[in-house]
Order: sequence, then structure tokens, then C-alpha cells
Amino acid sequence: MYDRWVAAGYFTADASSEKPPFSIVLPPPNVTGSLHMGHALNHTLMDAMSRRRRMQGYEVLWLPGMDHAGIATQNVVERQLAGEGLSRHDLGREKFVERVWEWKAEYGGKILGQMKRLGDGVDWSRERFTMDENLSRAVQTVFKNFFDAGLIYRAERIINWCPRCQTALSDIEVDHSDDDGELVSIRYGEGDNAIVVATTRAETMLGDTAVAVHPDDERYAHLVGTEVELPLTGRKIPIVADKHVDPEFGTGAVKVTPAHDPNDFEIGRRHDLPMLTIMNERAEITAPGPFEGLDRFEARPAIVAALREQGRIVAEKRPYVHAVGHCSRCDTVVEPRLSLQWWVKVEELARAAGDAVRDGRTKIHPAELEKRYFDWVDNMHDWTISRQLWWGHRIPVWYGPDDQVVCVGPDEQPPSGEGWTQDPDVLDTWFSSGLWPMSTMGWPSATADLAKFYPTSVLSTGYDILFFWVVRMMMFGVQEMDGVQPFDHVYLHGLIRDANGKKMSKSRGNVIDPLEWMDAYGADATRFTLARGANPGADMALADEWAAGSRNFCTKLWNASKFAMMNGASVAAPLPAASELTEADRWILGRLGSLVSEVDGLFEDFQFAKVAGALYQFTWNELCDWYLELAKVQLYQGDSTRVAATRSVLGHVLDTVLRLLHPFIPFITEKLWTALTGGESLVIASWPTAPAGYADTVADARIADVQKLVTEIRRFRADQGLKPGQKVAARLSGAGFDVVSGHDDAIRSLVRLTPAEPDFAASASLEVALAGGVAVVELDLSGTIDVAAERKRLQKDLGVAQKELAQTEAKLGNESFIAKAPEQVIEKIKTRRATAAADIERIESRLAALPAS
RNA sequence: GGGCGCAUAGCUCAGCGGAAGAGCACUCGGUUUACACCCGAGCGGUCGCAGGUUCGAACCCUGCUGCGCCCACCA
Repeated sequence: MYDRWVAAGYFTADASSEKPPFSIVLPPPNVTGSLHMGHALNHTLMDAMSRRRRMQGYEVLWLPGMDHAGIATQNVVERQLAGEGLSRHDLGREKFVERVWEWKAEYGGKILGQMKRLGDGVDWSRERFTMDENLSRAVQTVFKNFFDAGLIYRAERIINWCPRCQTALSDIEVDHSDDDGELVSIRYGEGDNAIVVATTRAETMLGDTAVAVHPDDERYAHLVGTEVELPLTGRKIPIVADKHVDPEFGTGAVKVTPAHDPNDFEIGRRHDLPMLTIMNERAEITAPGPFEGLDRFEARPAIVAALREQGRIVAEKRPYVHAVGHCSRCDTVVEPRLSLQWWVKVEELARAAGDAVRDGRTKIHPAELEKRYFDWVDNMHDWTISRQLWWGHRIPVWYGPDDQVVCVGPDEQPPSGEGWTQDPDVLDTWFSSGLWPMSTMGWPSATADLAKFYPTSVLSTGYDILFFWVVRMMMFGVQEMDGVQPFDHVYLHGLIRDANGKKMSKSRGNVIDPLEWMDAYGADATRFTLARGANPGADMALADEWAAGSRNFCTKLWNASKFAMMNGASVAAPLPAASELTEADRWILGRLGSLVSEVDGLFEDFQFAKVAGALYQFTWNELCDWYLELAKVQLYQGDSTRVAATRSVLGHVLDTVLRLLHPFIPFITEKLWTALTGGESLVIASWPTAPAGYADTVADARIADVQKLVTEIRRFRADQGLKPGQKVAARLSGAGFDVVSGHDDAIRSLVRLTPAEPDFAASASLEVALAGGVAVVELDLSGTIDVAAERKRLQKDLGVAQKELAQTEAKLGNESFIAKAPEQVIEKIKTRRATAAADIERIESRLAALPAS
């Protein structure tokens, strides 16, 4: 079925169309990735939005693609090489990159096949990859533009370095965790001049170029400006005063290693200290001496031991838990490292990205998350964009023989001649994925796609990615598209958790695989489950039961449709006029109209869980539980006109429900709808509008009374221990019944009541308060009535009514309430009091009339 | 350490100023001619705790407790 949709071109967008555009770019999954529940959720919602818009007559573009995922992909291929006993250096850069492309061709993009299984209606003719030629061109263009505008610069800074991946990491590629460390106190200097510092990183002391204390710290005031001898090195280093130092922590004196610690780097800059690098890119000690060549974690105990030998350790090691950064890819402890990197100056860009939301050009849903967006945008640090990898977009900068630096635009020739070399680094993956909404549509060329579909309508993603991806797209888009935001709406869904509310993760082993769910429950049920849980910005806990419930719903829909079609449901004839229909017909059509409006409103508000809930409720509780049952009476006992009308109503209601459900449940609805209507495909069918002219408050009230009467009789039967199928003779009467007497057949059929014969002798009776008055139901229980059960029931009802009376009287007796409450509220409470009083009277007389048990 | 959010029926969640709701689970009853992946009936909550505002608070304010997420350079 999916292949037929694709082949028919339903998902292929036409940029020259006259229809209004609706566009979504798929957040590109990593080329190494496979479908997890978070994807399944997001894809379901994007698919639902785009399917609905397509049915509404929009020209829909849902553009798919993948991210080259620099570090992740390079790691995968390097691991593969390691299996062959090779490293990337054995192959060399060019061969290695070739190898990555081969890997991509063979194993990459597994997720795309999984998307088809889910039913994603994406435009496959426009599939993109961040390393595609045009996307690379976009990257180069932006780099050049930023470079020329001074928004990109090269600087030596302390950066997070992964000694295993051998690359710089951006802030977001570093995970912090509280690790156990040991704080050791080391005495620098001798005698009166001595000062004790505390550190968890003793090995960096070889690179110390100062000791810092707080300017107001009187303990050390006399030492500021003097020098101490750095143990093990014989170097003299100054003691400086810096407000960064916390006098309360440790000894109040801190060793300063500007080349290996971000804080110390800042202190070093403030005091113009030398930046002494003592570790190489593999985090091995390079300082000459006995420790040279040792790994940082070997050097630490070695240096502590050497210091102890000299009597420099003044306090024993003390366990200390502190936050330590880890590489998000390989979990190696990050090493701060002084290095020359390319940076994006974010201040202006971030402000513009913030303004786009402040001005309402881009709306974030749910709006509460705007606060987080502003927090992030207003406090952004400059962004390190160079990565010491081979897989990615190479930095388009060439260095010449006389320290020349040339940035090469996409249509320019790199400088040639002796001594020119290109920067060996590649760009951060987010640099290219941040251009996604533009680059996928052909930017920097002025393409038809760009004209038609940019800015995109909605960006849908998890709130966890708001900061690093959404913000970047906003910065790039606003900057490069003359201030036009990349999307009108940002919808943020929650995170998926397991049944215990824990985050799903491979290490916890609590991951639910959407593919397994699709095997077990079907793609439709999987999608519907996710939709039912999608409250904006709120996390959802998943369990198999939810999927089973959705599967049951799909089965219910199937059975109900089958039943309707077996009974001739059809859309061949137009819906008869309201005057030719029964109250039951008008009721369901009126409810259907409300449902359509409700669903539309909720969809516009990104309230997917509520859309799904409303459809579930209507289909199961109104259509199946009531209308189909009422329709049976019309179909089996009605005349030919009645039968034809009922078939038409059934057909139209079912038709509309299938259309409304299609965005969430595409496969089953397509199958049922084409069978019902003979139409080509529901994918290109029109979105329903509320059937006009059928809403009927009188019919609604009548059916509500029928429902109440039926429910009460059922309750009575259950209390009396009657078997559901057992037929009981009954006489129905009373003012309340007179109003709904037109539904006599339906009521009797729903509660298995047979007509009262001439010799009818009631042994039990029941009074039901309806909107139209009290209905009296007299039943022949052949003389046997469970008086105890009946008394119990009546007493329970009496208790409820008495409580209600007491509550309402207390309220109405409250002078302040009467003085200040709005009129409608008081009226409502008066009505409640009257109803309660009448109920009490009725129930009491019933109780009095009961024979003693 | 800073910021944000959440605490409502056994579970997952709606409701966010005027009568405590849904689905699932549970109990009871069912050979009702679409469906047992079903039908019907029922049980189940001083809305985390303590104050305050209000005629009225699950809903607004303050504090506390417990979770969760994001950010973060306290050696």
C-alpha cells in the first residue's frame, strides 16, 4: 500500500502548484542511526500534520534526509577498520573518506526503510544528505559570508578535547557526571614563603605558571606579588590575586595552569601569565623529565608520589566528588586543551534568533518553553566549529607561505602554488544541519522550492534538542535569509520513557523498539499509541498495554466498518435532509459535526493527544456503543425509506471518521475507506467539514434521555441479578417516557424488554428522572425481586442526593456567596438543589413501598 | 552550584477559579446475529505537605518535601 502511494506521487511536492504551501523538513537522523521510539513519535506527528494539510488542499512538502554525523560515523568506520587491524592513518585521508562513503552506501540509512514501515509520507524525490554537493556548497557559502562579515574567527582558547577521538568537542558534546576524585594538598615554596594549594589534578602542576588567592584574603595578602618555587621543576612562579578564587574552598589558594584548565586560562589572561603546554593531544606528559611520556592518569599518582617523597604533601588525599566532563561519543574523560580553533561569534546571531521568537515570527509550542529558548539564546558562548576529523565538510580556508589566510568561496579557486595548504579540519556537524531548512531546498541558489516552501511551516522535534539544533537553524536562517525565520512554528514534543517513567536507554535495557511494536501490534496501532500520549512538551511513559489498547481500537474500527458495510452503508447517495432522519440520525450527525470542529481546533493547537482522544471517544463510545445499536433497530425493523436513510447516515459518518483518523492510522483507514467509497485513495481525499444543518438540540436531549434510561434499566437489571440476555416483560410509562416514546423499540432492544402482555403483572418498578420528566419502568420479574439489592441501591442513591442537597443549601445559605457569586452560578446551584430535593422525595417513597425482606 | 518543570484513582495522564475525569488495571455478570483485541454493570481520589488570598481553590500566592530535565569552570 505504501509503495502504491509513493508510486502514485502523492507525496511528491510540486513547487509550481497554486495551492498554499505546507512544508516540514525532517530532522535528519544520523546516517548511523536506526529508528527509536522518539523518532517514531516525531515522525507520527509530522506525518499526521502533513497528511491532514494535504487533505485540506495544501501543497505539502515533507522533506526527508540524513545527517553525516561527523564523529559518530567516523567512529563506526574506524571501529570497522580496527577489526581489520587498521587505523585511519594506515589508509590516509582520501582513502578513509572513500571508505566512509562505501560504508554509507552499504549500511547507512537503515532508518529510511524503517520510515516506510511507519508510513511516513515523505517526498522521496527530494531526499537529502548533509554531505550532498549542494548542501556542501551551502556550508561553504555560509562560512565565506560569515568569514567576510567577521562572524567567524580563529583563536587560541581552552577547548574540550577528547584524547581518544583526537578532536575538539563543543560544549554540547560533553556530558558532565559527578565522579569520585581525590583532593590533595601540596605545599609550594619554603618557610615563610610557603603556600599550600589543593587540587584534584596534581599532574597538571608541571604546567603551573602561578598560584592565585583571593584579593581580600588576609591570610595570603603578604604573599601576593612574591614568587614561590614550583616543586619538581625548580621554576619560580608568582603569587597573584584574582577574584575568581573562592577563599572558602580548600586552602583558599589555587594552582594556576593556564594551558590546561579553562578557569586558569582566564586567570592567566588577566595576569598575563605564560601558557605552558605540558600534554600532547593524546593527553601524555610532554614536559621534559621523569614523567615525560606518561599518560595523564599514570602521571597523577607518579607525581603525587614524587611530591610525597619531598614532603610536599601536607594533607592526605581526601575523597572528593566533582563534576567531570566526558566525551558524549566515547565517554573518555575530556581534557581541557589549549588549541587553535575556528569559532563563530554568536552574540549578534543569537540576539537575532531570539528576536524572531520575541516578535512572534516563530511561535514555540508549548509557549512555556519559550523561556528556555530565551535562556539559552541570551547566554550563548561562542561556538567552536572546527573538528579534528576527516569525515565532514572541510574548512574552506587556505594558509599561504607568508602567514596568509584565505577563505575560499564555493565558486572560487583555491590559491595555488608553493606553500599553500588547506586547513586540515572539518566543521562541526551542527554547522551543516543548522542550514537544513535552507540547504535542502537548494539554497544558496534561488530555487522554486525555496520560493514556494521557505520558511517552513512547522519544525517538530523533542524539547531536548531545542537548544543546539533549533537555535542554530534560527541563527543561520535569520542571518542568511534576510531576517526570514526558518519556520513559523516550532512544536516540541516530550521525551519517551519506560513504564516506570525512566528515560529509555540501551544501558538500562528498558528500550522499547518501535519495530517490535509494529510487528506485534501493527504500524497503525503504534502510531495511534504515540499520538494518544503526545501532550505538548510533556514526557510520556510507554508500556505494552497502551499499544494493545490502540490495537484493540484499530480492530474495533475494522469490525464496525465491516458491520456497517455488510448492512449497506454507503456514500453513493447524498445525505437525506434532516427532516427525513430520525433523532438518532440527527444526534450522531450533530455530534460528528462537533467532532470535526473540535479536531480541527486541536490540530491547529498541536494538541495531538487530545485529537486522538476525541476520535477514540467518538468512535468507540458514541458511534459503536450507541449509534450502531440504535441503527440496528432502524435497519432491521424500519421500512425501506428508513433503511435507505440509515445506510446513508452510517456511510457518511463512517466516511468522515475514516478521513479524520487517517492522519494517525493511515493504513487501515485507507483500506476501509476505499472499500466503502470506491475512491482512489484517502491520502488525496478531502478533509471533512462539519455536515451543516443537522445539529439539533432537541434530538441531542432526547438521545441523552434514551441513554440515561437505558443505563438505569441496565443497572437495575444487573443489581437484580438478571442475565444480560434474559428477556423481561415490561411496561414503560410516565411523562419522561412519553417524551422519548418514539424510541420505544430501540430502548426495549437495548435492554431486552418485551412488551407487556394483557396478563402483565409488575413485580418491580423503577423511576428514572429524565430531562422530560420521570419515566416509570414496570417489570415482570415473575414475582421474584431482590429486595435487599434494590434497597441497597436506593439507599446509595439517597445518600448521594442528600449530600447534594446539604451542599447546595449550605452554599445558598451563605450570604457572602449570594452577594458576590455570578448570577448563573447561583441559578445552577438552585437547580441542583431542586433536583436533589425531588430525587430524595422520590427515592424515599420508593423505599417505603418496598416490601420487608 | 544556577535555571526550568512535575507531584490528581493501583498505573499512564487530562482538567488549571465555580458539582473530582478518561484509558488501562481490578471486581461481578454475559453463547445480545460487527467485534471476547468484545458487551454490560461496578469498585476506586481529604487532587504531595503546611500556610495564605477568595463568597468559593486540584486550579492563584508563599514555604516545605520528593522526583525529573537542562545549564554549569568552584581547583
